[in-house]
Amino acid sequence: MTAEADNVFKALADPTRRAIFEGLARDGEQTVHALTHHAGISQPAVSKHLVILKRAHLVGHRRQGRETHYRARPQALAPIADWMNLYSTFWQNRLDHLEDLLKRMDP
Amino acid sequence: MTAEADNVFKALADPTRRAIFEGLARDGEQTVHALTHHAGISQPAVSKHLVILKRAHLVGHRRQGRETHYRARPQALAPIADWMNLYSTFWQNRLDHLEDLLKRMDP
DNA sequence: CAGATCCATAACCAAATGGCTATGGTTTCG
DNA sequence: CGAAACCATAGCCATTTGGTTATGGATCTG
Repeated sequence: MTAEADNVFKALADPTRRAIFEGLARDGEQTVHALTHHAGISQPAVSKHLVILKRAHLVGHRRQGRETHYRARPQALAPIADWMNLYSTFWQNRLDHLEDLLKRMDP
Repeated sequence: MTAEADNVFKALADPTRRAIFEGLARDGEQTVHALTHHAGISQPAVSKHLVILKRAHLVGHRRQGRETHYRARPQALAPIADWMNLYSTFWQNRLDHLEDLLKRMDP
C-alpha cells in the first residue's frame, strides 16, 4: 500500500521516465525501439527505465515476435492520488475527476 | 511548470521526506527539534530534507527566537495533480471515443 | 556574563542511481 | 542457413543522494 506509493513516486521522480510514460499515454503502445528513438538515450538505458516503470505497474507490455510493445497503465497513479487525498482537502476538487476515472478504469 | 513538478516529484520520492510532510500535515506546525525526534535521524539530516521540501514549496517556515517552526503547504502538490489530470483528460477522450464507437456498433 | 539550546552549513562517506558498452537469446528476412 | 534486428541483462563508471560528525551563529537561561 505505502510500498506501492513508494514505487510510483520513485518511478516518477526521474524526468526521463516521466517522458516515457507521457509518450506512451499520449501516443499509445510503442516498441522499445521507438521509445529509445524518442528518449535520445541508449536502448539498454530505456530498458532499465522500463523495468522501474513495470515495478510501479505504470506500464504493461506485450511480446510480439522479436519486439515488445509497451503501454501506459494510468490506473497505477491511484496510490499517489490516494496518498494526496489523505493529507489535505485543499485539492480535493482538483482530484475528484481523476479519482472517478481511476475507479472506472479499475478492472 | 514542468520544473516545478520535477521538484515536487523528487521531494516526495524519499519516504523520510514524505513522513516529515505527513507529520506536518497531520499535527500542524513543528520545530526542527520535534521533527528530528520523530524522524529518528540526525538534526542535520532533517535540515537537509527540509531544504529540499522548501525548494518544492511543500513546507513553509517561521523563525521564532532560536527555533524555526515548519508547516506543510499542501497547495504545492498542485503541480503533480495537474500533471496527472493532464493524462486523465486524455483518458477521458479515449473513453469518450470508445463509448461513441460502442454506441455506433450497438444495433 | 557563561553556558546551554536550536538550527543551518560544511565536509566527508557509502550506497544508490542513471548512463554507457558488451553480450547473448529470439525472431525475422534475404 | 546466415545475417540482421530487437530486446534484456550484465558489468562498469561518474554523479547524486542520504546519512554522518564537526562547527559556528544566534538566542535563551542561570
